Amino acid sequence: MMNLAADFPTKKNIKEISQEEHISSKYLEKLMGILKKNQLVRSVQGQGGGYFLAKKPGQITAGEIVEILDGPIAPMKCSSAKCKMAEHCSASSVWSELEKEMKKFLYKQTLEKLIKNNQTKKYVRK
Amino acid sequence: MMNLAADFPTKKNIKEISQEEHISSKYLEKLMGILKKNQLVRSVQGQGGGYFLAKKPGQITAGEIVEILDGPIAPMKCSSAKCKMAEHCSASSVWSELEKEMKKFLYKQTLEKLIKNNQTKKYVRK
DNA sequence: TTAATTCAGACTAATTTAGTAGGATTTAGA
DNA sequence: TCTAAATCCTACTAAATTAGTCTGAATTAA
Repeated sequence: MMNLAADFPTKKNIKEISQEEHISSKYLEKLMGILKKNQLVRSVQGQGGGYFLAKKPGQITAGEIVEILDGPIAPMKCSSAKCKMAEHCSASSVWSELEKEMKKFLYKQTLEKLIKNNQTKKYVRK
Repeated sequence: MMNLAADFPTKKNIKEISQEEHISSKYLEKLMGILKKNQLVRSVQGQGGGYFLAKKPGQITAGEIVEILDGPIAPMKCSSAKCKMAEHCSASSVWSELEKEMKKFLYKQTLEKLIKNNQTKKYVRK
């Protein structure tokens, strides 16, 4: 029988990630489950198993991750949902404009870029 | 005795504003109290009293109002506060950059601009 | 068969938020 | 001086959200 777990060398298991990221492993399990359901990561079950990215880091953005884990990117609940007050709400245009800005920014931030930034950070500090 | 209430012709009382803005007068009272404490509005007490802006509409920004009524402008709690995780958190730079963008945008939106936009909105619709 | 792992979903506890309640204080005008 | 109309003050409540736990089932390599 083939060894599924050995086929994806970049995979990491919950234990490893939870230690690196200082998150409780139980909570991380939950989050990874959500990411998997939304096809941002894939996984191998069983002994030697773990998780790995489902796409290249350059093709995964902060925007996607946020919307999957936190729900809609929006400064206010009313900014994206069609708010029934919008007609006589003087603020609604501010919120919807701000929402656009936030999305624009977050969908520009790829994991690849983030990794690079973080490497620079470490380099500068040392 | 002079009539304080008559000195500020642009003032409006809670009842009027709450009807225009479709907010309960009790809740609005609370909000106006906060705005007053933070010197965005001033008020005249007693019969015939009400609220009025403490500065010109061009000098009041959405950013100020939001920070006064909602607290710090931030996409995450950790973005402005010095998060102890920041050192090994790969996301922290994303949040702090996004926070900057949000502030930049909101502090550009003056009430004067908002009023103009809203007039245009009405004009276009009719 | 066993140990290491993901998977699933119900549950909990803390915090935040929107909004209310009740009454005290201030002031214009009759 | 009295009354009504207004702001002011502050404690309370209820609902929603969020971060995180608990328990145990299913899967797989060795």
